[in-house]
Amino acid sequence: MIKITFPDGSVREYKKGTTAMQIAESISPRLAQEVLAATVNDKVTGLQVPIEEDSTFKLHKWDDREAKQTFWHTSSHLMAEALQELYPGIKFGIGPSIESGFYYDVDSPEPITEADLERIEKRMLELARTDEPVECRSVTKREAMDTYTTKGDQYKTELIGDLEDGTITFYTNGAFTDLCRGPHLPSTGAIKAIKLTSVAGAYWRGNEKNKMLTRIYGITFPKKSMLDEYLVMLEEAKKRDHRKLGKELELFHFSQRVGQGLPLWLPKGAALRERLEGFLRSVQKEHGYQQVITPHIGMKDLYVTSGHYAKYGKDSFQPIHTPDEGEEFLLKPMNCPHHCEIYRVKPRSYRDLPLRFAEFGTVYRYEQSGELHGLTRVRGFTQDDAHLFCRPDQLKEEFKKVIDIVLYIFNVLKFNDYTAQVSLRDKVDREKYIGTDENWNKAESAIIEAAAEKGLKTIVEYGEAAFYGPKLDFMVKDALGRSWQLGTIQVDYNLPERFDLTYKGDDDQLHRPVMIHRAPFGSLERFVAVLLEHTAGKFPLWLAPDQAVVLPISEKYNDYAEKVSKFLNNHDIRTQVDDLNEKIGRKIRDNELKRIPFLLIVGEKEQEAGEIALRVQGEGDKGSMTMADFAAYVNKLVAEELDAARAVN
RNA sequence: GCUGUUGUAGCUCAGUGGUAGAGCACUUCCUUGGUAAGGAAGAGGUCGCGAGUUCAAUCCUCGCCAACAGCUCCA
Repeated sequence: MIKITFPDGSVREYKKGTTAMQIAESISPRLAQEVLAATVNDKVTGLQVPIEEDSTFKLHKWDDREAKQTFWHTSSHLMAEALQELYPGIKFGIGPSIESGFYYDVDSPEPITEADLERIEKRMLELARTDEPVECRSVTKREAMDTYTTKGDQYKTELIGDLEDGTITFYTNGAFTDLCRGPHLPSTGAIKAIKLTSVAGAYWRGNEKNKMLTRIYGITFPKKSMLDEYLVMLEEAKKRDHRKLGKELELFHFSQRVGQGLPLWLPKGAALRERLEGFLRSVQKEHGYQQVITPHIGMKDLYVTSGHYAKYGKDSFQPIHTPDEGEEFLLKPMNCPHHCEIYRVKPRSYRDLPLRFAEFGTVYRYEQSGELHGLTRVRGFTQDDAHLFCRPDQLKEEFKKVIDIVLYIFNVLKFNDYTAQVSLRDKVDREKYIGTDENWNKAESAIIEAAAEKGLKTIVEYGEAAFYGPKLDFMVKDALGRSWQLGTIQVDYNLPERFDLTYKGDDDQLHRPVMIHRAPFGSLERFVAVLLEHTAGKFPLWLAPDQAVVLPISEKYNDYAEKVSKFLNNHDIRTQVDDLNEKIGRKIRDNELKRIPFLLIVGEKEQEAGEIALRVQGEGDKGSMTMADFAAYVNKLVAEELDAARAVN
């Protein structure tokens, strides 16, 4: 007998070899119908797998991540079964579940396009209706290898080559058997709604030197209605796409004539961006930063010294030559080398440190054309950059202060769902990095400790460090769930050495400062993009390019509207007049769609009383008040928005 | 950069082997209207760019450019 411990602490006994499904049924046959996966001793498992030892045990229904992952993983096998039937000779790479759905990478003898997805879906549904059991079988490495070598399947044999004998399992649904760790649903019948979403290329094993396989993405649900809901949700998310909103709200534009990935900021976008810059500038001033300004180009040698040229030279805009070809300059791809030169302007004392040089520095990087994406990935962008030069004993404190700034800014802008990622070296591929192990270890532990002392919940990613040092990155998701790095804080022992930066210590000796690179927004471009998607264009009041618009009932009141607008602008409220020759209903509609926070309607009544009739975006009519009262009200709201965030921090 | 899809008016899109259409936006006129689209008229396009096939190409073929999805990359 084996003892099974449930989450509520209760313990029951079962025969050895009892499956998770049987346990679910023993608790309640009705419950068992909804259960999709189980966690046994902290490992997610299929319901059909026998349990051989005492275990802690938890069942998962649809809402659990574990259940969805199992469901989608089985769905990918179901798709493979259909593909195997429809495309004889097809070979399979890997087919995992992902955050929303699943994919399978295949090498098909004939091309598979979006047009084929419907018939694959159809076949999947037919197969699912037969409710085939999914069976698990342990095999030896030899047996596994033989199965695929006879088929001439280079992909699966390569995968098996990396596995340990004794840990290998095959899963079978219908005519399809796959090398797979599981877990899976007990049978395919639970899959009731299927949508194959897209086809794309993907390199085998994620290496661009390998063959490109066809990746088919899909998502499935236990109910048709859930699929419909999902598709509606996707449509809604697309409406929040910053590229769409940027166009609708006239914030930015890309011109083919200017060039790929080179955004033009339109007046409203520029206004928004300037407010963000002004806000950060004032926060940084409070924290002892000094603004500096550096040019957009620098001698190639500058980047050879920094090490950036060796690493990224070939992926940069190519050098600009002087007319006599005597000298080469690069468009500035980062600001750090310039700031290092500012440090070198004069001898520094330990008393001067930390020094904090900040700049809204525009940089240019020749990103791969396929990588460009709205404002989130561009070829010319402005970093809210700063470089801090400190003594080694100041490093941790300085780092923690930067974390404070980042968190404060995220708070003000209500980015609560960020992930803090500690980006460390790749443990294996040391070639990618410069500098000594000793310095790397110091830098990495400084970040880990500072984050821990700040109580930040972090995830650790290896191989995500910059080539000169580890990072603490703040990742935020866009409307469609794609993750973007916004804020970043990096520790660097390398550039100070490469630029031979020194300070005189209290021992009268020269010492090496440590450098912190940091950018709370990351770049203004990407930050505005993510902000747009988070707010759906309804910016916080203090940030909105236009805060209020005055709508005269008819042209007779245009003069009064101008007067109101002037009054409010004099009271720091960004106000326009909509004097279009249209009915009031029309003007309300236009300006609601522009996401203007306050609509101020003025007609005969208001003109006589010196008032405005207030309408709040998305909330409708709020009645009348005097101009002065409205101005006071708005100014109070703006102040509260900023104070509230400060208080939370 | 790679694989695939797309490219028609400022925007959103329809359409055809015989050189183009809608709605919105724009201009003018009428209207002066009280809380999410008032009416009429007008103007606007080398159908992404370049070649090829054809009597004839916006439509078919090829190349390039750009956008989109994914992969790879991201100082």
